[in-house]
Amino acid sequence: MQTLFTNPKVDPSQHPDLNQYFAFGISVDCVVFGYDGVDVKVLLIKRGTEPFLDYQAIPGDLVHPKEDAVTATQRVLKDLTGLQNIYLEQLQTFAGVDRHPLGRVATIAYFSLLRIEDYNPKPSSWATDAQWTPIQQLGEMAFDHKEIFDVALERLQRRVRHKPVGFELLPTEFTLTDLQHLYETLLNTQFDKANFRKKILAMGLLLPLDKMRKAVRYRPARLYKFDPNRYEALSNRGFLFEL
Amino acid sequence: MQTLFTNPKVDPSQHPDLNQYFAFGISVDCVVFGYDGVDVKVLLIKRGTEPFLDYQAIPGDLVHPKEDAVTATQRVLKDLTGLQNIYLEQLQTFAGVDRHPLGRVATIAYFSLLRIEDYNPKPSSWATDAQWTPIQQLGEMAFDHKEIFDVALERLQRRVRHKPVGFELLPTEFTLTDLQHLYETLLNTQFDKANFRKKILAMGLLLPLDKMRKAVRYRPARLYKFDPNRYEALSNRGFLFEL
DNA sequence: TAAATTATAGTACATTTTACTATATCTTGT
DNA sequence: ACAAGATATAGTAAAATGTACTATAATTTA
Repeated sequence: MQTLFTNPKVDPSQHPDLNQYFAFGISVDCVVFGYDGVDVKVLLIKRGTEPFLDYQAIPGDLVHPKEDAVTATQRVLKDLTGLQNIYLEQLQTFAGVDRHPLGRVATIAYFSLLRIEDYNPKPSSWATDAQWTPIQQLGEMAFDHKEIFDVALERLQRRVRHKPVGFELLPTEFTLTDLQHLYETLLNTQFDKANFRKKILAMGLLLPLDKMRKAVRYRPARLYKFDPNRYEALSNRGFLFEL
Repeated sequence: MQTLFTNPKVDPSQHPDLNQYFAFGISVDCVVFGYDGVDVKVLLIKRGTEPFLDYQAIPGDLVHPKEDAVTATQRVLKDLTGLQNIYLEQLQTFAGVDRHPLGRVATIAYFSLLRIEDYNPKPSSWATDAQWTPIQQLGEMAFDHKEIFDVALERLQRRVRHKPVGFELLPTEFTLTDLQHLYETLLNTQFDKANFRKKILAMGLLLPLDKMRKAVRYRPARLYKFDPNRYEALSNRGFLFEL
């Protein structure tokens, strides 16, 4: 990193105590939401180090000096949970003065959505556990991670109504009932079955497949897949997803 | 600030080079949007110091070691432009490795909405100028401030459609035509006059006043004011503002 | 083969949106 | 005083969308 006093443009005598401003730590934390077909869960680790030893926590760690935030988040997630190449969206930065006992650390929070079946988290580095936790069953958490989680959930619920991100949580091929159940779970509401179908299909974002869901107890439903190209095209023409 | 080595819970020998992680600077930048009845403008300063001497910039500066981000933003805005007590919403954090020539600085960006007539920005501290700039006429800007501005504008346009923040930009008392013009300017679209009126009034968020706009060339229009309590009440019952 | 259960189509009514017309109200110019 | 010009506001009819149902189809299990 180029430091203050190696920068030729800057006369250090003009900035007597500028170095006190360069004493922050920056961390990243990522709220990973997953869906297993029934519940929405969040990936939490158990801390194997002080501070907050043995507390549940959102996976996260300090950013390296020459590393950007998204790279750091991918690295940290891989180190702690084994997860790689996952979709990230920046959530919010939490910069309270006393939020970290080691010093002044601002954390850039991200959130992420994925299908639980596609990933197999394994704790490593200083994480002694990595578990999918139903979002109703959260215990005490390290730092201000509960607050971060709450903000993330609120954002997820808004996001899912205005962008077709819900499909990130379903298998590539899904039935309309699957989709409806996901939205009902995420938003904690009920939809009329026939009308939900009509509304979603009218958007024209789903490709009907010539396949049916099998191994099911009663009449099997048609499988669909989300068509990202179609969404892209419609978006450019001013279409707004809204549920 | 409590440093790493004064924290009793931490054994420094366990963390040999933790201090390299505490060499970040954190800054805040605030994109202040204003409306003067005709144009949407943004408050920019001219930098009177290196780096980027004499460049236009979004007002912002380094956060003090024991200061939280919102407090820092209010302080910096007051120092540079004289503006006080303004509404702030966190936008996004920009943490690129090389975005600041003095060292590694992550900036937490905020944005703000206000009525230009209510404030009178005056440059001070190291700001040599503070000007309301129409958002179509932005020149080259310091650091990555152009990118920050672009993200802020996009967010403003989304925000204004889903939350009644537009009223922050109008005088307390305004006509429906004023409101329509604001939205048309912000969103760069046209609305049908009669239908815009009906839609807005149907929300029940506006209190009609027994006053008319005067000193106008033709038939004066009724003045209204926004009713925040009503919005609060409706929101709690699940009402979603949508334009 | 009937009962159970879910999928899907359809329909009628209510509500909202959209495009437009008509009327009211005010100022300015004569 | 009054007509002309300009904007505000009310109203209305058709179209589109949303809502609450009913009916039928398809499949498995008993």
